[in-house]
Amino acid sequence: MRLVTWNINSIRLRIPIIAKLVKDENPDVICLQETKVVDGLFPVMDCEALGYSHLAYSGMKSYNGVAVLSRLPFMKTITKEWCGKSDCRHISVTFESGIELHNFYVPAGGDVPNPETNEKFAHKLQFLEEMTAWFSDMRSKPGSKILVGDLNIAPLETDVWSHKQLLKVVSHTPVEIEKLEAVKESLKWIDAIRHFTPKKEHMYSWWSYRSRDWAASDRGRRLDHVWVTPALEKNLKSAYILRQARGWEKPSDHVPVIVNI
DNA sequence: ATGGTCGGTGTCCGA
Repeated sequence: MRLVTWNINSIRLRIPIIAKLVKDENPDVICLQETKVVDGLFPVMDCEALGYSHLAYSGMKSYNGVAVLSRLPFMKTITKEWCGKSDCRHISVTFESGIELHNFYVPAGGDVPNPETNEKFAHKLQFLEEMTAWFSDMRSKPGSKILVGDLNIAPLETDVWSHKQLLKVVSHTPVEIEKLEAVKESLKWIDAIRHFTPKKEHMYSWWSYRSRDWAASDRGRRLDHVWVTPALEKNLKSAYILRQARGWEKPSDHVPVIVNI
């Protein structure tokens, strides 16, 4: 299975570059975040035309939204509420093989890394705590699971362009990294990208739009992740980040993360 | 320390 996760920043605007991804990388499953479209307006015909007839999506007007585009059939779809909100940040499907795929869009967390004064940051921390609790409840039978998505956290020093300069910037603060590590510990998740790329190597999946030349300044962060449970570790064949997609026509600010399992 | 740019929708908000 060739699997992609990509924060697409409006699916309706990005059909041409999704088509390019399909042509270049031939994925079996595409997980998207920030689709920014209500379910009734989801571009079903476009997805089918690209070869993805098995679709699962949970979207709302204007914000958030997640989707799974698949060539492989799946048996069931679950969308769960987090932090008491129906804000379309999670969808999961179970394939015929029994593999469970969880697609997340973790709250970005606003600008100020203080949960006392910034309710968006408090929301982000609470969301991560709920993820930990939810997966911890599955510890008795972890099985084969894949967790993907825009987790909005760059955990390692080499997951950001400057560890020192980003220590107080939301996405790389110690408090949220600690919460993300707790999620990772819940089912002993394995980071597929770091399974193949040494920790000393800088890796990014997002570059701000607010840059004159994203490639030259290269001030990126690795916010998008693919994790697998230990049962799937031996099935990991390769994992890489499609950096060049940041330079495609009308790009998302995130690029696809691709895993062969 | 500041402001820079996108997208969806709107005369701004969230990223």
